[in-house]
Amino acid sequence: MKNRTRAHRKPTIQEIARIAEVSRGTVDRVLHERGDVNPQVAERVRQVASDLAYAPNRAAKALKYSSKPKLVSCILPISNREYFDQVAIGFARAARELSDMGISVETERLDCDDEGTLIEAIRRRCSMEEGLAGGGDATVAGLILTAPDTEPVRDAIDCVIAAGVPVITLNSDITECGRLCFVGQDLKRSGLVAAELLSKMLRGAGRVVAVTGNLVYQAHTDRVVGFQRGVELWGRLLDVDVRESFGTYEGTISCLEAAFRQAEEEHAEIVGIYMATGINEACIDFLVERNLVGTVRVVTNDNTRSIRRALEAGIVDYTICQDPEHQGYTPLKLMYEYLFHNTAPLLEWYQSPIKIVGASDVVDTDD
Amino acid sequence: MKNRTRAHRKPTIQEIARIAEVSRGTVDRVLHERGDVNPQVAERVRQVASDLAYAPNRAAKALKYSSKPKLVSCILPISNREYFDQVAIGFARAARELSDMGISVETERLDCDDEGTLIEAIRRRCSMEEGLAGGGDATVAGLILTAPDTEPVRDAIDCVIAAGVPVITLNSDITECGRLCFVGQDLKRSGLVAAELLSKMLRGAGRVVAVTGNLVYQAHTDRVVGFQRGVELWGRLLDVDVRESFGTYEGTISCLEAAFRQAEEEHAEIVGIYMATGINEACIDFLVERNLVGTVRVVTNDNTRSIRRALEAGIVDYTICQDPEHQGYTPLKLMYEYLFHNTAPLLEWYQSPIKIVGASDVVDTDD
DNA sequence: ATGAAAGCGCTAACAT
DNA sequence: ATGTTAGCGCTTTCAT
Repeated sequence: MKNRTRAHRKPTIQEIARIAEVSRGTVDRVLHERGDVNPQVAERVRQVASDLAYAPNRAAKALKYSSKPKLVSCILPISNREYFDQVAIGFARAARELSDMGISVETERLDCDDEGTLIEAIRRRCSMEEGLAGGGDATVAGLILTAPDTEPVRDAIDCVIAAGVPVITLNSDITECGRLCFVGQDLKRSGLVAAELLSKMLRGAGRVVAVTGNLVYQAHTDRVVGFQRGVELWGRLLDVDVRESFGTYEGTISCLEAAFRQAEEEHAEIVGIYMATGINEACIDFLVERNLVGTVRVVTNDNTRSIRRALEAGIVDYTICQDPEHQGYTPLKLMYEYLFHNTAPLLEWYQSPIKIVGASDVVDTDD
Repeated sequence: MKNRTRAHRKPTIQEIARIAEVSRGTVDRVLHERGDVNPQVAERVRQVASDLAYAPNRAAKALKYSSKPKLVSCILPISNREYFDQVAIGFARAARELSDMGISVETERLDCDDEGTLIEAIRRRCSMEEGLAGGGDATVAGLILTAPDTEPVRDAIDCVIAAGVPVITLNSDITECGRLCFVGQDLKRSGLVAAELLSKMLRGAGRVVAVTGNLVYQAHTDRVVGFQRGVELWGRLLDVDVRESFGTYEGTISCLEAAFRQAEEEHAEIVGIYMATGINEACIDFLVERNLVGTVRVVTNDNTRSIRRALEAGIVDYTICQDPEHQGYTPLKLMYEYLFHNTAPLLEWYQSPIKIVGASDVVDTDD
């Protein structure tokens, strides 16, 4: 049972030209729709190309572009450093694989929460007049970014896209704009996974606290929605107490305090905590100070150094990660395929894998 | 905070030639150590190349080779179909990404348990005389395979390597031979993960059955060793009963029967099952027939259709997967880097990710 | 021992 | 509207 890819040579432009009885130049014009060609001839060429299942040779194309590579720009937030550094690593890995392939890459880290700065950076990319006091800034061929999904940002993105520059969003999506695709996690499923873990660890009855950031943000509620659905499926005996941390250390502490206070009043027992969006460190400190380690099952998100320590110490049972490297690597690869092979991403949404990490991942196997 | 890769152009052979005041041909001869060049000139050229941090242009190299690509051969077992089909998909994806990059790929599925067939296939690859009744069989430049770690196989591999053909093993390693590297799972850690899952689901006391294939094979015991270590760490109250299935359906059924019989005799309660190496279907059937679903926590390996059904039905709690696609994709990429960029793999062992899959993965999120 | 040149497939500027 | 050609960087053959 043998299987060989490309048993014989791939067709070239030269071959198409020979069969269609035109010159390579004409074939090129047809395939790139650069006009100035007789419609009938064009049709014939297209026919031959599709008959031969022509696909351009990637190495040749890359070589041709190597003197003036297409620039892909990537904007990442300066916040959440530990996480986005990992994204940048994946991005760099893809860039390395694509070096010499006709692409060049720039990464910019900026305060994406400051809409002004962000929009200015985005705008610059669609209105780069060649002649202007150019500090050597080449025009951008593709844009990859993480940005909040607000009206002004959407507008700025649409302006870039209108200028013919494709955009891929990562980690958090920007809806209702013409982006090519989104690379990020399925937050609802992430919540579902957390619920399954907690439910199966707990089984019996009890109360579970789900800490989220801010319920007005869709992104923050998604995990909780998934979590609640998961508890229905696998932990019917549990009741869920949803609390908002507002993204601060103090907010996290005080919402946990409030949850435990209320549970005491209601003679309910808190047996689990799900940190959907919040400051994990705060939760860890809280558990240690209150001497709750071991009596409360804890599931968090992300994979930071402090989480890994908490896993090792048995404070946290599992943490659900979203493979930041994949979120950097994939968009650049997709952008390349789009820019050079004219293949739009197959999916609108590339789900980054949901990885369950437990203490097993932070322990040595041999001793 | 801007960061641009390769702000200015990369040096070319032409540039080295100009600076070292020789011709491109000479530079090429030096860099490829093809002899026939004055030692002093050679030294000068090497100096210039390293000064400029020269690295060949991948696109140009690929283009040059596109007419006579290097053939990479991949041998996969015909057994374990569902799994190795996935491996083949990863392999094909890498092959697609590398199409036109000077590489061509052939995949062969054969009965790797039949040592004769396997060794014959391996041997063919090192002794392919050009002049012979060649049915078009080109000589192989690299070999990727999964094979049992036995003496005759090792010898055959060593013969291929001696002929100058690099070898990468996947899924199961072949030790003590000159293979470039191994791509596969850390079986001990896989067992550790299983133990953590079961321990944290169970907590209390009870007996856990660990079903393995055959204790005489190192590969089969590794998971069990990791599992036992994990139970020590997270499930001190559990006791482990290790059983051999000998890789058959009947063997699996009968070892489970024996385990339950013995438990009854000893008035112990079996609360969990770990299917380390065995026929998952047998275990599922056993649980259903004995009406044990829900009372016994079950962790398996791999991600087959029947396992997914069992997850959905709540028969199996978690299954531990080893990302077969990654095991196909990675070796070919590494082989390419080795053959074309002269970069040997950084690691001797590329660990395929250990993915924990639960019911959350087989459930719809929106409804 | 070294240099010169052809050619891989594609693009784009130039020529007709 | 169509054809011709130079050139991207590398390898390899041929000529010196």
